[in-house]
Amino acid sequence: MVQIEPRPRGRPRTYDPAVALDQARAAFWNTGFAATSLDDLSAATGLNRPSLYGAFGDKKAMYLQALEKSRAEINVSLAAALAPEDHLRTALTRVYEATAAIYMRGEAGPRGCFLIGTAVTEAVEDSDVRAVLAAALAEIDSAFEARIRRAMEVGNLPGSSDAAGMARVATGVLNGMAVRARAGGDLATLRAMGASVVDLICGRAGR
Amino acid sequence: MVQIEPRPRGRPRTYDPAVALDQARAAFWNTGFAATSLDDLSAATGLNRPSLYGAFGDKKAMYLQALEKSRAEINVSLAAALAPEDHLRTALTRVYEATAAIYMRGEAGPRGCFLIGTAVTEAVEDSDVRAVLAAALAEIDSAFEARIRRAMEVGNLPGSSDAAGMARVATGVLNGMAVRARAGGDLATLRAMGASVVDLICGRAGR
DNA sequence: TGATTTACATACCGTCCGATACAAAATAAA
DNA sequence: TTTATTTTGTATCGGACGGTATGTAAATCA
Repeated sequence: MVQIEPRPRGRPRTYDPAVALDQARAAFWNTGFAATSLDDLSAATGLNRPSLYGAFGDKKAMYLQALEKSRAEINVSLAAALAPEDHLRTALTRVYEATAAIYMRGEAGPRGCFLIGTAVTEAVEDSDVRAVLAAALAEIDSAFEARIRRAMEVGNLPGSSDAAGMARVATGVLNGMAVRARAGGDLATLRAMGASVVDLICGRAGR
Repeated sequence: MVQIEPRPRGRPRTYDPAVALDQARAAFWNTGFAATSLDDLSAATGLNRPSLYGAFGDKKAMYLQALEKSRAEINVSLAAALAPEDHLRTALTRVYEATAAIYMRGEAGPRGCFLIGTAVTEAVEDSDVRAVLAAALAEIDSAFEARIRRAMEVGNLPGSSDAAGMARVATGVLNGMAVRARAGGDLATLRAMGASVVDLICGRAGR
């Protein structure tokens, strides 16, 4: 069901706003919100400033849209990785393996998570950014928690009861991996971190 | 053994450089490196710009000195919290309780860890910042690892062997707490995160 | 007291910042 | 065609930025 869009009235755009937002996010991702200038964004997107303003509003609005996009993407990929009805250990391992790979990619060195890498700095004094960050963390927590709870109900996690606590630890290790990626850590370290927390949550034997 | 300092030659300083560095760090802590202007630093320290340059060099040098100071403080307080020969559970709990309290203080809302909250953003494109951040993480890892290994040798952690992995998880949860503090999380959540990872590392029963 | 040394205070430098005014260009509707 | 509408490119706005030159104040040394 592809919507047949009647061509709008005036001069047509020469670019795809979704692509431009991705390119702008890539620029923010490297240098953060404050240190990324409109010239940088213009160069990254190939758009001149008036076009940027027309498409996204001001710099802050552009950044918030990039944050929201990342938040949505995280939710989708996390849900996909946790959905299958296999062992909790398998599901969690899938999450950490995929995340480690994502955090380590980037043309000029690994860049970790966009939210952790750039929004954390702004969050203290900018309540909009703080709200997106808090929402993202809460969503990741609850995705983990629901999956852990499911494993408990199946009897897959004997002797454990604190699903919410384990979920927050799982999220915290994800955050720690994001930090390490930007600090120059290598893929092996990130993967090992994930494997370790999976062992701690699921037990070292294959529960 | 207080050193009797012969008063130096010219006009004496009217400020304490160590205090000024703390005040500058407080400014960076809220808004990050890029968004903190020299006017902000001047206001925070009460020094005018030429004095700032005389004392610390340029803005980047000032920021690096603030980072190094935090790194040193973290090492000292972590070593102190882990040193006592009590149970690993007790030692780790002490670390997380103290850290949660530190992360939540701050006049205009909680600010988390100075390194995580500000250096992570700069680390991708600034190798000096990245080096300090990587060094700090490595030091925290090894402090945790040494303490966990000690507990293993005493037979205090049966069934576990991956001290390095547990240490990185312990550090990761610390990072996650720093993230949450800036995201607006409350003290109870931070403390719960610490308690959960302590349970996972030491076992839920009091080992 | 005078010379020397160091720190403070004012004022300013050129540059880059985020944001916008304006007109040319490109399309649909009339 | 003409008119209306939207996008694009250029050029620029006032202001904030990091950094510094210059002159003055306060101390020690001779």
